[in-house]
Amino acid sequence: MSVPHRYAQLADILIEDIGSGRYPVGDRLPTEHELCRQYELSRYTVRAALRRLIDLGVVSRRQGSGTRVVARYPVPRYVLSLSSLDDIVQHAREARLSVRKTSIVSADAKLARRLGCKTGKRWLRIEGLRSVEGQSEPISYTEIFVNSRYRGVRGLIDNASQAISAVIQEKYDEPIVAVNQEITAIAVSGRIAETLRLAPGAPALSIVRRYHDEAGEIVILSLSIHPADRFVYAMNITKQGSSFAATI
Amino acid sequence: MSVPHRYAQLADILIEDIGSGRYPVGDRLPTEHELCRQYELSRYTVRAALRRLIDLGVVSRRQGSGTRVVARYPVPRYVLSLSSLDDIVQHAREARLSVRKTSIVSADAKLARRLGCKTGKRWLRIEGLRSVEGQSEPISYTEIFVNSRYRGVRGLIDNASQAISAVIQEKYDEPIVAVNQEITAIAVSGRIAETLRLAPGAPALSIVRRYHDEAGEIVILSLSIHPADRFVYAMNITKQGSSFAATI
DNA sequence: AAGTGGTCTAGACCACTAA
DNA sequence: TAGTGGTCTAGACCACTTC
Repeated sequence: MSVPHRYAQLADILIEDIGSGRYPVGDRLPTEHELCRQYELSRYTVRAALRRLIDLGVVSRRQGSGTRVVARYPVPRYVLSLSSLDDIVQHAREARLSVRKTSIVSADAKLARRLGCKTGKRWLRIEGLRSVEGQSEPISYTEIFVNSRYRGVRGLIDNASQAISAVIQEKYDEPIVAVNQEITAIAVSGRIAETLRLAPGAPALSIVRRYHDEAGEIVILSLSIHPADRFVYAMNITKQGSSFAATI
Repeated sequence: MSVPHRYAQLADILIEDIGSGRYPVGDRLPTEHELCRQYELSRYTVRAALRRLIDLGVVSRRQGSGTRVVARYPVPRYVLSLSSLDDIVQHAREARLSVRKTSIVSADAKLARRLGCKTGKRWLRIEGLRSVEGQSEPISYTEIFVNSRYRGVRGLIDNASQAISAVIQEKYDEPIVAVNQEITAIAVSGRIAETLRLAPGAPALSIVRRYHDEAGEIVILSLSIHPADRFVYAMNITKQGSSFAATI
């Protein structure tokens, strides 16, 4: 048996107390000073215990204000970790976007709703096909709308091997802090079916991604349509602190 | 201007040194003692700096062994954080699985390949439909294969409001450490189309999830087929350390 | 056995928050 | 202005790795 560390013991006690309702969500935990006194521990040890509670997402702390209980149970955390935006757009590393058309568009009512902006707002619109080398059929039809604030990338994307998001991240000092992604199945028809050389009504994966900056504004919106048999969206999610991540 | 903290300054210096190649990936960083001496800092401050490098994924440390450089650049981390397995199976909280059939099956060649096991291995197979209250059509046809080691859940799942993964997590002391998920578009036909009351060839989202234990064995495999217009798979990914997570 | 990082103490000063 | 958490020092002992 390994020796239980004091900070780990204190953390366990506090987690137990929070779970039992002694410290309800929204209430404050005792101050560091008070915990030092109660459990006869140094401040260092108390802080180490509280750091564990923070890591578990059970409390939040603010200088001058105290330690607040924010969750009753330290839920096991499952994490999909991505090292770059390219990992979200999984294929970006191997697949190349061949641009078919670039234009400045003004948002009509329908587009404005999709992009979360006012009608009339101007966007850089890019339309193209994504392909991987050695495969004759494209893996997706893609439409990308870039916030006109970042229209400076226009000259950089033709024949760029990088994803547009990566170009923007580089040129504008990493503005993207969040990505929202919606995946649905659709039946493809009309012009897009023709472009992808699909029979009308063929099943496809539709992926809409919204890249947000810190203000919550959309930096990029991309819409990809992947024919059913040409694309699989795969992801691995591992439990926080598990060593499984490397092996899966 | 806020005062830069010493540990943050040291962390920046070390990140810079690693990026410049002074400490190549695979090499060791100077010891805590050495860094204390070089920069005239207390060990506490040096350790705070090194903790930052760990959080950034640039170094890893081992007691008795030292601090190893594991990455040249602190890549921006994007994280999809999930508080429970239920968040992976997004609908599990609102949707209920109505079990149509439960049986013990022996894996034939095709099933064995999908499950990553030997042919002949026995699994608990559950077939059902997922529905949400107040909606007449089911949102998915679902097949679930449970490793026979966990067959004890069989009696617990009929009419259970909990997801099967949650039941196993509870009964068997949280064996699941990783989940692999594959999303594709398919055209539905045959028996499944009938069951979902879909026209043959209708587009649908197919989601295959494999829940693994620490040994890498599959605990549960689930296959869900969601008719196109009844289901959207949505996820939010935020940059590590961003405050955006709460607002999106 | 020597050296590493992990834990822990007892102090100190400071920045921030709330009364 | 009192009290909170954040940073920092100078020590100490211990568990672990490497030789």
